[in-house]
Amino acid sequence: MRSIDNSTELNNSTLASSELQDNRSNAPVVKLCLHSAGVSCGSCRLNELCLPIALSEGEMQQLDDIVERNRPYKKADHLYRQHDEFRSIFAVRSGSFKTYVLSSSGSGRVTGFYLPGEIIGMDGIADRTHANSAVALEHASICEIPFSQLESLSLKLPSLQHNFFSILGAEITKDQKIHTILSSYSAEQRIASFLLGVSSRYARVGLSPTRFHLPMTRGDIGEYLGLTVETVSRLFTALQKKGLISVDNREIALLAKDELRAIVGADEL
Amino acid sequence: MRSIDNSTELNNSTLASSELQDNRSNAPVVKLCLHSAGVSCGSCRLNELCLPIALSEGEMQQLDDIVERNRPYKKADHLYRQHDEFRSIFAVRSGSFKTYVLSSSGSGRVTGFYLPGEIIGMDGIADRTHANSAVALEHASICEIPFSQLESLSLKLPSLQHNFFSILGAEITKDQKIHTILSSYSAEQRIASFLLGVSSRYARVGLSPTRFHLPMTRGDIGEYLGLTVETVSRLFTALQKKGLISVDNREIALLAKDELRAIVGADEL
DNA sequence: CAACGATGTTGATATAGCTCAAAGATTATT
DNA sequence: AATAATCTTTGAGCTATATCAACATCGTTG
Repeated sequence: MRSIDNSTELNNSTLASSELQDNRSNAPVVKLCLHSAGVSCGSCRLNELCLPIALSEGEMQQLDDIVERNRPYKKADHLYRQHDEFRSIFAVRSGSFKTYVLSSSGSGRVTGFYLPGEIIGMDGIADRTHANSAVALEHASICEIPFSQLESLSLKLPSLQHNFFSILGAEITKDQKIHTILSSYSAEQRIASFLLGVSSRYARVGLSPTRFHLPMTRGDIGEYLGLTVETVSRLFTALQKKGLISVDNREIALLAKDELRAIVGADEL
Repeated sequence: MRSIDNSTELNNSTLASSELQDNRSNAPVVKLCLHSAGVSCGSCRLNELCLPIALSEGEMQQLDDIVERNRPYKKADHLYRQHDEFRSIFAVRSGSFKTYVLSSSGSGRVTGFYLPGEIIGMDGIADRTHANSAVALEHASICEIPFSQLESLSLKLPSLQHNFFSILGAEITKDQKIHTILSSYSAEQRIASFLLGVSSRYARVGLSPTRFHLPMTRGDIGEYLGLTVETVSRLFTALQKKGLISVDNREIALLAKDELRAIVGADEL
């Protein structure tokens, strides 16, 4: 059933920049190099979805000056670990990450997935220590924004302060929605809601909302949604049998979004 | 079993100011009146837990100037409703609130409880519309902080901006913790964790961490924790039978905090 | 103070999703 | 290319929690 196979490539070609491939090898913070390669907030395809929304040229330049564009991360590389000192927030440029906590009783629980154009690390703002670990699910690149510098700059640039407040607010709204999902949805509703959510997040960055690649395992999805791997797997096949989605391992096609929305109960995005 | 009966009074005497009782009756924004009665951030018992942490005299005065101290709310009064335009955030001065969403399929789900010294309304920051409704669980009073003025002032007062970032970050951390609880804890663990959480929140404002009054119904707790009323009720009596808590309707005493912590698994507050 | 609605408790039964188990498929490693 | 490791699927039975139902208590209101 080799029905879908574009999205990973799409991911790479659209979002990861080819220059990253070239630099993959080496140095910790290859800032100059990447700059000269034209990587800056001003030239970033995601700048309308990220911190710089509605910033002027000059403002964006100032933001640019504090952004560190680190080397790419490869699968399983950690961006930070639980209890690490909080220093920066990170904008996902390409690839994807998951955040998780390890319960003292062994098994971790996934607390979030982060796709291109999304911001990771806000779990450290309050007590200056990361409450989660963040790990790359595939090759990925990020922009690191040192928090203290972001704070200083936010005092000077009202639009930046406003944007950052909005981003924090959006994280809060998102987390509360998950609260509702976990406290009241059935397994089928959770899965349908999850797939629709991923779909619109891909759409946001210009990828197909109907055919995409899931960067995470069934186990990750299960932990995130409070279900077991088996239940996730069973529901994927059940939804496929109903003709609502098509599943080829991690390649997903949403064949009947409206029916998926009906499953979750209409008040979903 | 009339073992506990202080906390509601405590709540009122310690946190609600007697002047509020006098003013209860009337006018929408009795700002001057309350000011003259000595109610200001500078004189508030909660100022070390709220927005003004570590502000200088002068800074606190500026914050004070934008704060509106509205008339008290009585039980079941709404602070705002889902889809209302977002204009302000609110600091709970006394009493308590719950936030909830109403699923299109009838029954609402509680998304949060807010006790004195805590901030409500951050669910509206991102898209300028409240994602929840907020309703008083008992007589309560709040400080309203118009968001646009808070933003302007935050540009001038670095400590205020910093505090507000921290408060947003704390909300995010809190929501993610609930995510973990809902996705992996058993009913007993959820209840134990909830009780410990309420305990430390009361302790934060100087009330007893071991004997307190729950302002919400068992149903509210159930919705919040993803359990049914019956399960909540059964677990309260079960924990009581084990001797870990004592329950007299909404009056709770924590008799064995360590054992409660052991139930949730040690990595809890 | 009587009566009503809301809240809380307890029991009996049903079931959605978990657990355990085993095999197949995919990806990573040598 | 072969092997190991991880991930995914499917089945069968079990259990924690929901559901349904009945009753008890509390607080409010006429």
